[in-house]
Amino acid sequence: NPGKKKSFCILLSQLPFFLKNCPLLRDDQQPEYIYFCFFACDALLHDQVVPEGGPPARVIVHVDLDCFYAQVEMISNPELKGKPLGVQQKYLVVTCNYEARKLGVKKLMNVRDAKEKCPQLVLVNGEDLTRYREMSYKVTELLEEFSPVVERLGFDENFVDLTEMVEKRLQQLQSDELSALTVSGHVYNNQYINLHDILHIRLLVGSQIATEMREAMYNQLGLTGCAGVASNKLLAKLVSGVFKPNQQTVLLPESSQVLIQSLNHVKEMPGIGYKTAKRLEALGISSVHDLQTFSSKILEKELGISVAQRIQKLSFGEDNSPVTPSGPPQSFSEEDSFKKCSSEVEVKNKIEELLASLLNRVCQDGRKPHTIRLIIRRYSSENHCSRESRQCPIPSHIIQKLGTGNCDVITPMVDILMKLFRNMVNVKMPFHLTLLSVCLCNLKALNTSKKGTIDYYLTPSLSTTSRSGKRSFKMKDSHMED
DNA sequence: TGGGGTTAT
DNA sequence: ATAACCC
Repeated sequence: NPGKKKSFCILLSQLPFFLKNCPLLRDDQQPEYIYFCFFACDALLHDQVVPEGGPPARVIVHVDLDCFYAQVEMISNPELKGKPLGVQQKYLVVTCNYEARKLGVKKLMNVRDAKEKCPQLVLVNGEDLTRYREMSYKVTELLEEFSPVVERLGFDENFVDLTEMVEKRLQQLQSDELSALTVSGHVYNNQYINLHDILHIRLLVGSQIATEMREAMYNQLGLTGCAGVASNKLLAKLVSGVFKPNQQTVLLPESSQVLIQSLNHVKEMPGIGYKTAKRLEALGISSVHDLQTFSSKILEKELGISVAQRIQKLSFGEDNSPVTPSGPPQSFSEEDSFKKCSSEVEVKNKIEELLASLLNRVCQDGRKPHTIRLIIRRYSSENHCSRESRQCPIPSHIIQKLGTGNCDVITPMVDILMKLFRNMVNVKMPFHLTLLSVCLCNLKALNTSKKGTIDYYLTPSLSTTSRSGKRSFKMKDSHMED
């Protein structure tokens, strides 16, 4: 490949090192190595295997709870354990336990189809996410005790960067303990472990921490889940699903090409969604190998340089995106979907309900939202998923009342939402909505946003009586930093 | 397809 | 404000 001449030189110079450390090359094995080396070439050309220089290899764990909503329901009501259980939202079974899966129930299955497949199926309503959300944050907090760098993905998945923790454990290890180091859980591809390879050693320690995490989740919260340990988020996530309920798998670097080649379609790659998969299909790209070998220049022209470079790296199993600590949520929202909503009175009633729940949540959080948004979905045969929204700042006199009596703020906030609504929908014309959602975002800690600015000293309500009163109240039960 | 979330443009 | 992504 003329364009890659320089990279190829690097490959050749590093090949002896690579082969010497290759666990598959034992004396009693010889003929199949050419096949293995082709995988190695791909990886080296794309700078994945960098023994010297560059950032240190990371150890990442992806933790994925088994059928999370169903588990929470079985904890709430232990009589449900052992029975086929589905969690219902509107007319969908959004998830179900493994008893139900054995009997043919799938995620996001129509309730009618599910009942037909499995007449004994027990259904519980899961439209109120409160208990799921609370349990979800308990899991994240538990993982944060191991290492503070925890990134949430949805309610039931977390990434943790274990690199530092692994380094600390290795420093405290005695040399005789090192030779007795073992993996915890499965090794992907049943790969041979080389205890002379520092990357293997670090991932093994990662697998032991993953087991401790899963044990803590079970002992303290009663939850089971899977874990995947690898050198980046993409690979950790892909490998966590290999052995499925309540098991874990570690990926050693030499098997990363096998793992990504095991995907049947680019759509299965996290980061390549519905739209990008469609555009790739139009270019004739359907397999991971298609994407690996497709012209970078053409891909950049078709998808833009940012998306093109990112997904082509993903196709080689490369993902340098950091584990970004999620911290507290950036937004609170509540939504409701329905067959039809076509009058202003109905809209107002739905909005009041959504807002009441939101104000309770925001009150518990302690921070204050400075922006409010209304989202709608209009009825239409095509483009069912498209939504429209309008947002505006929340007036400061409302923000100040937020923590206390929600009754005072609900009326003015509904008024604001109705103005946003009439800005989107011409109420003099017939309309047909299928979803309403209210979102509170732009969250700030207490009302100190202007502290230290000119505005702070020029706003009487902030710099004098109101502020000190608010402070003393807030100090009692808030979790805010000082 | 539900009821949520995030970041990038 | 929308569009993409994730669960």
